[in-house]
Amino acid sequence: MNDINQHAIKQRIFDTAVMLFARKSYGTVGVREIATEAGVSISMISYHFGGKVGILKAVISKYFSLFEAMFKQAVRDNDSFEVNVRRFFKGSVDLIRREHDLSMVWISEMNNEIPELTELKAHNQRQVTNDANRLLSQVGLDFSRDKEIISIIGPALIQMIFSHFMSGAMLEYDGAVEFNDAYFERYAETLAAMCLTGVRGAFPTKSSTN
Amino acid sequence: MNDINQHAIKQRIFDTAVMLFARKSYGTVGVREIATEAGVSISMISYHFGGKVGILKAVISKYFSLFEAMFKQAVRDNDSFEVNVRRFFKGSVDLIRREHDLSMVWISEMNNEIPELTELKAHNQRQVTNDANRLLSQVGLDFSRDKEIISIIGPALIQMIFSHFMSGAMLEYDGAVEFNDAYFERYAETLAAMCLTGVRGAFPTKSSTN
DNA sequence: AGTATATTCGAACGAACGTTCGAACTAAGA
DNA sequence: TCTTAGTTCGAACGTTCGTTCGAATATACT
Repeated sequence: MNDINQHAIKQRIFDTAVMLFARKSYGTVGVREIATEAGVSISMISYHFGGKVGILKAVISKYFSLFEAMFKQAVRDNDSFEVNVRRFFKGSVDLIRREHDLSMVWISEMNNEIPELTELKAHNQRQVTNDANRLLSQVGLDFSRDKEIISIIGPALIQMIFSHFMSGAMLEYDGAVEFNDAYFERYAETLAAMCLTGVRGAFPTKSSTN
Repeated sequence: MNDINQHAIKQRIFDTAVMLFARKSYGTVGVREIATEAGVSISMISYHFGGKVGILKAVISKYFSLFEAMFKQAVRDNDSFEVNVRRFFKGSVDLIRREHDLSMVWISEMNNEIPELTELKAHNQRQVTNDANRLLSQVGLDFSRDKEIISIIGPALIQMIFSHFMSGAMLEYDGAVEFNDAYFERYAETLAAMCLTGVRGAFPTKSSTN
């Protein structure tokens, strides 16, 4: 039972912290709030994570590894660019939905200056750049030659995917649209279409819908 | 001289806070750090802004009014969708460059739960939604009928524009690309093209460049 | 000159911060 | 059974947090 418990405590701290960080940001959440919410003692945070910032390190690392796994699964050299783009958008959206708080913390804290995290983030970012390069090479873009255009398109893709989740508050104030599985199917497809053929390709024209 | 000074102090607090918030996030910056950096007493923050959160309110309000002004100037009913989209991207990029720290704080803190800011943010977000609606109505989208698709495309446009500035750390680790006026010209144009015709339209094909 | 109003500062407030430490407790091995 | 290593807790550490307050200064009006 101790094995279960010791993992349970560390996990409970992690989960609670991720939830609070996502909602209120890393800087405005204190260790007492995390510990109380998780139902453990404050000292457990330093014990299991070496300190508050250790939780954030774990968050960044975990999201990054999940993203890498998703990307490897979604983008395959044998498939066409169109297929890969659609699968990448779909896989990314699924990942964000599945690990919503984790994803939010990652995207939110990625650009904050926290000394203890700079090396970790630099490594992750280089890897993501390589991923983007692999995908974009399918449309004839080469990283060494077209570094500029890739450095524009790559981040744009990432931010597009996160757009719904970054603007959550804006979209939820009226309940006219329900955010269910079907919505996110369309969400991923719409963004992929917008990426592939532009905004006009992202929705059926009025006359062709009948 | 008192008029100049009293405005100077309030302005200096504002500018310094915006810089620090942009770099390290609102939650991790303390009033003492702001006051010291601005060369004024800590009590001046409560005096001029009613408290630390008052600075953030001022930031949100100011960025919002600048965005509104830019949008009204960029998107004109008499011009085509293509022209408006290009001018919107260009205007947005210019605004972010001109008020970089302000923009970063806005986009970063927009989704954090800070009770004192909820009303203000809700109001701003509704307005931005209306703006997006005005632009997208030019391609036959109607807010009341196509609420779902607009709620997808609108935020996606915003996030695309911010993408470079949100991924700053990722892009700056090698100095191969210089971020000067010419770069941001291409940046705005590339994103606009990607929005209008898809990622393939965002760069000249290899054969047609000669 | 004298009074009122508005700024600014430094000191101090109580509260909250992240971390550390000793004691209590558990489980496993000698 | 005794020892050892690993967990957990609550108390306390010293620091920093955002705010308040009285005194000092400057400005404007009488």
